[in-house]
Amino acid sequence: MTMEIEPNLLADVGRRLRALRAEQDLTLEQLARLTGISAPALSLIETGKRDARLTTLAKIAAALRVPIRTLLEDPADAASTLGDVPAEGYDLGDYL
Amino acid sequence: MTMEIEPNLLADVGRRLRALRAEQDLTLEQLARLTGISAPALSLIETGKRDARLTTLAKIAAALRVPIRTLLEDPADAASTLGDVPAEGYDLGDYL
DNA sequence: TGCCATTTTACCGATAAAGATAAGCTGGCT
DNA sequence: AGCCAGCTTATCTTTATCGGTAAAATGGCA
Repeated sequence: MTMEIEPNLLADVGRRLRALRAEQDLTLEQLARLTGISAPALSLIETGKRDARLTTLAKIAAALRVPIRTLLEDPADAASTLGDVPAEGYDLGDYL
Repeated sequence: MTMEIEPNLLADVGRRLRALRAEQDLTLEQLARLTGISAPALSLIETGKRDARLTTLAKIAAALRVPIRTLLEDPADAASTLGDVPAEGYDLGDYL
């Protein structure tokens, strides 16, 4: 099996991003001003259509006041996980 | 102080990346073959000179068999940032 | 000292991100 | 129905990533 970067990663990040923005009742325009990233660019990222750079994600995370990790993680732990990160035994086979 | 986001974000990610690669005794060439990312590109990322895209980081993390978030934050840092500290700047109050 | 693996740096071309702007949707109002 | 805030999509330009290749450091070892 070769590698096709899973098409879910960008969509997943976008979904979390949109959820976080909704939690804080921010519009794309407001987030655009906070981050310096244009609203269309934010829209593309949130809809999983753009492969953003690391510093771009960092700007967004900073504006939303969450650690960058929050955008990449999955379920509920985004805000409630203490220090789980088992550090081992990960089978992220489907993350690539 | 403008809104510069963590100027050493890229350097930090690169440092962790290099440490992880060293742990597995991989050369840049070997990691390049595993990821499909050229060795020069990997070198730039590891030395903090390149702002990699999310899927690029995902490929590297997958090849090293670690979750992407390990590249982004130290475990200690991750444990401390759970409720989010405002920390600095970024007052969105003005825009709301 | 030289040799060799590894890494860094520099150039090139193709692809894509990101800002700006504008145009098209979508849904919720009165 | 119209209006409008919010989001999406499109186009354009500038800039950067990324792979490839090749050339310079860098480091180790005999």
